[in-house]
Amino acid sequence: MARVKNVIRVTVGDVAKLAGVSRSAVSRTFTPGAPVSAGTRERVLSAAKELGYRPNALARSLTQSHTNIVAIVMGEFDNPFQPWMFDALTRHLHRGGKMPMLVTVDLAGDPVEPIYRALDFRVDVLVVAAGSLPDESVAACIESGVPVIMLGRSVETDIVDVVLSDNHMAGAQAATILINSGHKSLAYVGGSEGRLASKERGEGFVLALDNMGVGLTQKVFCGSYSYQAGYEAALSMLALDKKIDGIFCASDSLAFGVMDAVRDHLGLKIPHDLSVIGMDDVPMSSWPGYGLTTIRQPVNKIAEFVLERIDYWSVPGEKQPVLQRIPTELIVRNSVRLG
Amino acid sequence: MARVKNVIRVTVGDVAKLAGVSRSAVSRTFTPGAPVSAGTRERVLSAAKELGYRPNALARSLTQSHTNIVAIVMGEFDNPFQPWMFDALTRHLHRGGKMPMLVTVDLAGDPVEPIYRALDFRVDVLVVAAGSLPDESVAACIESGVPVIMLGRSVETDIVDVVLSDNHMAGAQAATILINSGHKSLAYVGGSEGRLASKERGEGFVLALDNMGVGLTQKVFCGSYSYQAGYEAALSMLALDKKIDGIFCASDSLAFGVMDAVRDHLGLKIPHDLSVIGMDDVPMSSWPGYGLTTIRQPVNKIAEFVLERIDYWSVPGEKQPVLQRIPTELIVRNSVRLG
DNA sequence: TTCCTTTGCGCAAACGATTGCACAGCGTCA
DNA sequence: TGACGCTGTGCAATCGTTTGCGCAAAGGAA
Repeated sequence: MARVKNVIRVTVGDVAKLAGVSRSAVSRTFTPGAPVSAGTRERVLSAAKELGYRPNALARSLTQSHTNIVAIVMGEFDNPFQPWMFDALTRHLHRGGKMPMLVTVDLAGDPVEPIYRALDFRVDVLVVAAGSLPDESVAACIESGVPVIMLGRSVETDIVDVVLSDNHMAGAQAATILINSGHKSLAYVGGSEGRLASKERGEGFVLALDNMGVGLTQKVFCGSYSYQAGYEAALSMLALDKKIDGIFCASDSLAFGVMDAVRDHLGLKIPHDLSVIGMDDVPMSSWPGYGLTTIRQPVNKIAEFVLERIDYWSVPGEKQPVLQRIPTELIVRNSVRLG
Repeated sequence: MARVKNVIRVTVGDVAKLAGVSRSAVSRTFTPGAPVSAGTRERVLSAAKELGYRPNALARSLTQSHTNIVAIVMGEFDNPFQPWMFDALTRHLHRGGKMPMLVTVDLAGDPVEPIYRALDFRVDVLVVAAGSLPDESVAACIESGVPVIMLGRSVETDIVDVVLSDNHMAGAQAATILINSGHKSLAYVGGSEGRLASKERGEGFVLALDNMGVGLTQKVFCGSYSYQAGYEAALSMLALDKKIDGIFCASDSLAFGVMDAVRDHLGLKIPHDLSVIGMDDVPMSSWPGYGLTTIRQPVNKIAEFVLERIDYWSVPGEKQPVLQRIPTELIVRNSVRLG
């Protein structure tokens, strides 16, 4: 059965005619705070309801200085943390009355074109999951002239907001629990050496160990946060040095890789022979198969803060970017031998 | 240092002035197929480049009958398959010149309001991840008057496109490999009984078994596709009947739950004592810790087809919705005992 | 009654594009 | 030379809103 959808779009004009008022009056009833008498407001509202009228957001955006569209710029979903963060973000945006428009940068494709295409829609803000993005894409965002909120990567300029987890704190939390539970020989598995998050987590870890008078036995950066990378890192580290009894990983997926390598390939018991700590607290960490003790990145707090900053940038005036660190939280499960 | 971003928006008018032509000429140079002489085109392009002009997509959408915005309507990310599918979808949309606008329906919040908010932007199409959505949300989409492409759930009306994996085929593929490799007592772990996908996968499985003269030992619907559900289902099934030697699960996450329950809690070996087959082929399936043999839902094929349908609906005329099944593919790993 | 202040409403001009229509220029053909 | 067709171009209307401004009506104060 062929069937054609045929929606006649109802406009301010239609509502105005039915309510017997001017288009301005209609517009004003839908603008909070605008002066309308109770009488007209009521007639307008009932006319609008009868016709099923809703203001055209495109037309509205044309006259106003904002669109309520927020672009989310991301790279590949190569880490389970990303969809997790992403989900929290979109939910908060909705709550704040914003519409998220998604820009996925394809590593194989043009790193800037999709960003320009989003800017064509006059998005209010660019929220940039900077960690997973090529430098060119990040640069394009910064130069766009639109407020930028950067997630998880610090950046050389001082004109954009940066929000990231308190990575030093995270490293310290991992060090503390490992030392307090009597571990002797510790290692760190980072992601990409060039990336701030991996670097800071390692620094925080080492610094805290130092303060407790312990040295770091081994450190490895594997270039990505992937499971595979963790798997391989664990094998090569333990081949080099068998007495390592605690490993802090810069992401949960690295940690999963480490755990599987150590259990399946080397036949060690976790946490009896070796303790593993991850970072992120993705849902999978709580699966009994892993039961990963980890440092949680508080995605909801981060998303909340992003929303605050969006509101901040949305009012005109002299503006001041911030760099905000969100405290992390130790989540204790079963991958660390206690006491 | 306070710093204000101050972007003067450049418009057709500015470009026209600089190039010494009318606004129409500028517009036409940016409209493929419109009549412009080589000379003016060149002058316009160079003026545009000098000013950094790009057409305002909002203004353009106002006059045209389409916006190039595609809404993606989703529920919770409660299944790792969803971000996976979602990622493929957005990439294909970008390739097709569409911008994805994300609508996440919060189970705790209003099931329709976010959808209306997206419609306010006059999105061209609603792509609906129907499986994870409340019925009211789905209904609102269907009644919106905008073309709808429904993913993974069939629906009572015949005015929307439906695209789903060939679930019967998937069930048959699972049955075939299990029987051919000599399994005797088989069980099926479904998600939500009311949901088409779970139902069909089970039917396909049972039907294929029937054809091979084998009966189904047990069947369970756990109400969701989650890891937890799989974990519990496995325990209760095996408590009831210890000789089950093959389980087909309606999703990979169910399968992970089953595997962990069976290995960690019951101490069985996979695939030696019990074979497990999943469905989806999420990236995690290939992790050595699981090595799950599974039925792949071809997300790229699905996304490709969605894009085709979007293009189909975008040209005006008498339209015919379709129901399309995408063939699935058996991915052999190590969770099924062969031969 | 007169004057002044509110309050609410409508007119018309934006916002930044696209596009139907008319027309100028120019070459071609009879 | 005149008629005809083709190309390109510009004018002006249009898309669906918002909003500054002027003004009428109403109400209060003197």
